[in-house]
Amino acid sequence: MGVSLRDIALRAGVSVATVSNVVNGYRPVAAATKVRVQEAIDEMGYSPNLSARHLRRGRTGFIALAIPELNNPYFAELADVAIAEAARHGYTVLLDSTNGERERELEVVHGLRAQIVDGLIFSPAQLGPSDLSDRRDSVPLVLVGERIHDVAYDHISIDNIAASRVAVEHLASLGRRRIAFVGAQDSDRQPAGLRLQGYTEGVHAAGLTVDPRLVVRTPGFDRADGADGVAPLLRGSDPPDAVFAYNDLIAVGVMRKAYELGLRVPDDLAVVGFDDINEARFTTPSLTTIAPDKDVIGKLAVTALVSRLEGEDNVPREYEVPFRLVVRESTVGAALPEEEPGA
Amino acid sequence: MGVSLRDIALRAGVSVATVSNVVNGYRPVAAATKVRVQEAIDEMGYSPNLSARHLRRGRTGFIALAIPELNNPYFAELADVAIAEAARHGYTVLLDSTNGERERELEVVHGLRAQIVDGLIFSPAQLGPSDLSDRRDSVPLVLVGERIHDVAYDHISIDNIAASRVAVEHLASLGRRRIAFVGAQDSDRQPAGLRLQGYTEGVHAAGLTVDPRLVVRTPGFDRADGADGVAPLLRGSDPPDAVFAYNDLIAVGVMRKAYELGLRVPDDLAVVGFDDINEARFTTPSLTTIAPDKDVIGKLAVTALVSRLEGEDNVPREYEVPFRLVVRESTVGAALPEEEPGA
DNA sequence: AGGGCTATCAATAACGTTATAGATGCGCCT
DNA sequence: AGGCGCATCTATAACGTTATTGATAGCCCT
Repeated sequence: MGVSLRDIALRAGVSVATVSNVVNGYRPVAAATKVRVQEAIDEMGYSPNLSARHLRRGRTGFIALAIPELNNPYFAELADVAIAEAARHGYTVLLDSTNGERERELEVVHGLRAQIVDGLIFSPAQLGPSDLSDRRDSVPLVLVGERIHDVAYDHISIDNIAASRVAVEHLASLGRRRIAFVGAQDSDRQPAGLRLQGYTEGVHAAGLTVDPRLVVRTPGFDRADGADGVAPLLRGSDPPDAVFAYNDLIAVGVMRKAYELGLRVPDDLAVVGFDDINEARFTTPSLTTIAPDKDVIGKLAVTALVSRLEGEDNVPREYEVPFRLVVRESTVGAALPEEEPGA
Repeated sequence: MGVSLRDIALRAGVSVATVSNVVNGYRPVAAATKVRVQEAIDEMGYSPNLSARHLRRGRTGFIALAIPELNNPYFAELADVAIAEAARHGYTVLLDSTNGERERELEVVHGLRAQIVDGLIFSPAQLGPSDLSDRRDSVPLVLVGERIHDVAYDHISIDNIAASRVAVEHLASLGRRRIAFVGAQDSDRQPAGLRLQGYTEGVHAAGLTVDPRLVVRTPGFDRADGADGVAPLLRGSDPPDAVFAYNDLIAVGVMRKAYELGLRVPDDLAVVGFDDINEARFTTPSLTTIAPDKDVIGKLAVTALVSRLEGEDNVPREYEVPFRLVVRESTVGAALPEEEPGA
């Protein structure tokens, strides 16, 4: 193996304890010996064996970040923020993709990585409160992107219902009357259920009624799901004049399908997404969407977990992160200031 | 802490060594005791302490994957493949974002994670052969997405020059005469330099000459860089009739800027990208692009590293992964079969 | 001058695992 | 009967680190 504390100690003529103290600064070391040890370290190219350190310290400095999939830009962008923030706190992130599968999510929550991480940040796609209640507390858990009530964990969330309502009201305020929702799920699991509920509330608030034929369930949340899901609606008689999509990827698929069918966005079909992924600014037309503050979400998730790991406080907290409606061309057409403040 | 081997040993009335053998199957254990030990494990909920295991074994089962940034869908998609493939081999991936900064890349290559990973997969954006030659070999290294000659490491690459040439020849074959390249870099570092070279060769092969004003350098490789970079060209006199972009993100930015300026793609401006990110299939118009086989690249990178870690063979290998030109609407307009085989 | 305090360092016991060497019992062969 | 091999298991020494305890020397104070 490589150079160990013991090698440095021999070289510098001190004990391993002293070398350790020089490395960690845990206890004071005389300036002269500190220099001598440091020289030995530099000459021999020592760096501490992390496995040994982790074993001895009882903590690893790893935290797991479990997300549905990296292929979804929203989660990739979120992971990017979280990884950077974790590094600022001296932690290293282990990514786990659940593929949005219930089975994999259960594994993650019940300690798939329990023996190697100090804590877990989890963005659920399928799991509800009941799945979390029987968790034997292996490592501290922070929930993200999701409002799960009555569960004794920290969670970072936005108000999915309110945000969805704002999106639909925006469409209604533009005179749209047949507003579809694309991206519902078979189960009313979170958060798809919440956005559907917000959609319903928004439709009612606009004095309209929900036409069940305008609520489209999709197998997944990708662009192809949006395109395939909306196609029958657009081809059918009595098509919608607006779509609120579960997320931006589905919205992109919807716009793509509209384009293929010769429909103009927003003239024939207005589209609103959810997430404000980078891509949304550059689609043609650019995409009106709900923008959760990803930067805040990612940082908050990490800091909440870190303070849970390092603090003494033990009471679970809820953090509600604000969102904005970012109005772009897919609802109001071109020639408008790029962004305007929302709710 | 949690339950240890010792706890299980006491409960089952055997030695820790026997429990270890039951867990690892390293040495045979009598069926009866094996059952007894397994019961104790199940009852007490034991799982091995990985830090201790890593320390004792001298390997961690971690591999680092260093990429420029997760925000770039190409790398997110590649990481997704690599993570899954690594898991299949019993390895866990640690992601490191270099932001394409030379300094960070040097850190990665010279052992930032050396004390915790068994091996390293590195996708360079700035580093060249000379930066790698003075590497004191801490952990095995596999290079990805890049053809660096005369360096004693495995590398997985596609022929960037040939691919770029194919892209340009495709544009030329459609009658385009003023073909721009967007996404050149100040330094002729890899791989931007290679694609620029392929562009040059392609232009010459078509019997045209390279107009330096049509070669646009950009500060980065994102959508905004493409939009900002191409804007002066499109607004100027004697604009290009085609763009070959360094990557798909830049191509998307170019198409966006064309849209803003009222230019039609492909009629006024044909666009070819590079990477074939998922997004490219759903832009309006959809994006013609060079498609490296990401699936093969990601899997090959992992298997190459794993066989280097576990095999005895020690001779560095080159793997050249094929690419295809995927022709879509951004060069030939609508109503064409979605994909056709390329080079 | 002696006792106590501070500053500095050393010795060493863990942390939980795996690998090596050795112990035990049993059957079988000569 | 005695010894040998096999199957099974135990005892224990590492792996490299950190935290605890203890030792030593120098200094100040009464």
